[in-house]
Amino acid sequence: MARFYITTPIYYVNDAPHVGHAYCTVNADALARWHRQRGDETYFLTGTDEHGQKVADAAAANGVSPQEWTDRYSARFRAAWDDLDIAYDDYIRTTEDRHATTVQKFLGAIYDNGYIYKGSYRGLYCVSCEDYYTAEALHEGNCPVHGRPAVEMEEENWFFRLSAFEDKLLEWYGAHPQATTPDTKRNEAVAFIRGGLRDISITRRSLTWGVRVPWDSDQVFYVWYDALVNYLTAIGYGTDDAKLATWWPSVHHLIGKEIIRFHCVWWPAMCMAAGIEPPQHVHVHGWLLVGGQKLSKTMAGEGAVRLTDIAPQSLTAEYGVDPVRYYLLRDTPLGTDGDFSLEGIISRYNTDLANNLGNLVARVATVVGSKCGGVSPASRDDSPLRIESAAAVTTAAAAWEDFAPHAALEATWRLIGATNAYLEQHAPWKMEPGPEVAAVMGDALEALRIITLLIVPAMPSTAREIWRRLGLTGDVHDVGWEATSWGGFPVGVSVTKGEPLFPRISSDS
RNA sequence: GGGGCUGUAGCUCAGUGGUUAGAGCAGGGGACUCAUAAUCCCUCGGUCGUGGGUUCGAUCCCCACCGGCCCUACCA
Repeated sequence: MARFYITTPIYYVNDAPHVGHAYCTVNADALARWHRQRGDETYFLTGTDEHGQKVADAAAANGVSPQEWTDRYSARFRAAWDDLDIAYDDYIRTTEDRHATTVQKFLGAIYDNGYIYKGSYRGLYCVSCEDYYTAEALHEGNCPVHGRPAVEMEEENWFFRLSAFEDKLLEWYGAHPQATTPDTKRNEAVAFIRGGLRDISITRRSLTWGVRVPWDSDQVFYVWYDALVNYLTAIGYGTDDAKLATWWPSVHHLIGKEIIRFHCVWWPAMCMAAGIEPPQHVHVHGWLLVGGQKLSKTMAGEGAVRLTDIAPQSLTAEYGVDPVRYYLLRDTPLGTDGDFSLEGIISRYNTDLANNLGNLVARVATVVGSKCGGVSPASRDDSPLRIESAAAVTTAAAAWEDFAPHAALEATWRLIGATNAYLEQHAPWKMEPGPEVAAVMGDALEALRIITLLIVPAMPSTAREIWRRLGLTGDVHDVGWEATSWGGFPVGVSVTKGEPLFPRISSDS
């Protein structure tokens, strides 16, 4: 049996969950759902990143302990994912004991292997940010955030010998060209490595809210180095060798383009240093951008609306969970930047969901009701829709395999379009009840059954509802991908119509 | 400053060194009336960012420029 281990980044608790987080998480969820449907043993991990200075500061400012603070804020991410029907297998919090255990063992192994040394970090430090900046990041010597002069500070830290991995990383990318996709993103990572790697400071002395360095009790690991290790914590590194062997290194990290550096340079190097294989695959997606000021009039507040101001739960409340999932999956290919807009959601909703899919379900149910006694007739083995279905199934499977949910859905909607056209061509509503009507509607029902299976990863609730209306038994989520082959619709089951699945949104609202 | 990406129809995007550059949406016309005024068919629409170069021939390769974006060492 094939295995599929997929991760999202762990989100920093100080952020509110926003559409960007949702984009990544929904895509990971849909990919995981497809692999489960295909019968792969699947493990989908997401979680929250809860250490670091910013968290400690925010907690202090609010008069609570950092733990209380992170309890409260990580719960917001869980609530957002529950709302979006995200079926993760594990939710990791970096403040959990299991994580400290793995971080200490993993970084301990790197230390034992001689890739960590004590050095002093000298840099330009902004007292207000409590953070270091490079000279280039400063504006004429001043902190870009506070505008105050940065001062030169020196701190004794532990360093990771990243510079030792330049050649090894290049060699590895040469041997594993698909380790980072799409190609343009891999080129970016490789170009960065070619430009030369500096050792990096991986611990902090001035901070206590973090994972303690096992060989130096005065320091904690810097938040990024602890964060990346979460992918190993969840699969038992240092605690469960069998589980680790099951899932590593055949992992798929889904990340945004701004953290390529960490996932495609540091992370593989850290794995090499610890003596394990680097992650097999990192897939990099682009950003959702809010183009123009289109949103500002409908979103509360003045001025330009930032993507990070848009709460996923306000979108699902307005448009429904599955439509939001569909929009995120369908509108922007995983790898390029996309435009996010309410107009875009409404357009997808009305065109693809209400007019095409929802209306197809409604008209088929009505005609089966009026011309077939509300009971399913048999489909034909030589139906033209059989060819269309096979094409959609093949294309969708390849697309999901290739981290291209938008293409899988596009293929599915071609089948929906073909089914609508097929009905139009035969006009069964004009015919007298009989074998001819039965054949046409049997074909339409069978196409609809396959369509329902095809939308399972993207729209779990909608798939359940259509399945139920079609009179099919069991949970559609328990039906495997092999059932997408033509001819599986049972004869003689009752088809019911029901309310419109996606009532149109009027354009003036 | 350095590195990377991007600019194709009103909008969102595909695409290939070679006959008339594609899709969806939007626009226009027609058909139909089973269906959520949905659907189906036809159609309008692009000097493929600008200027050079390579080539028998470039939207596609090379160079420069212009515009947009990302990274430059803790933002999906």
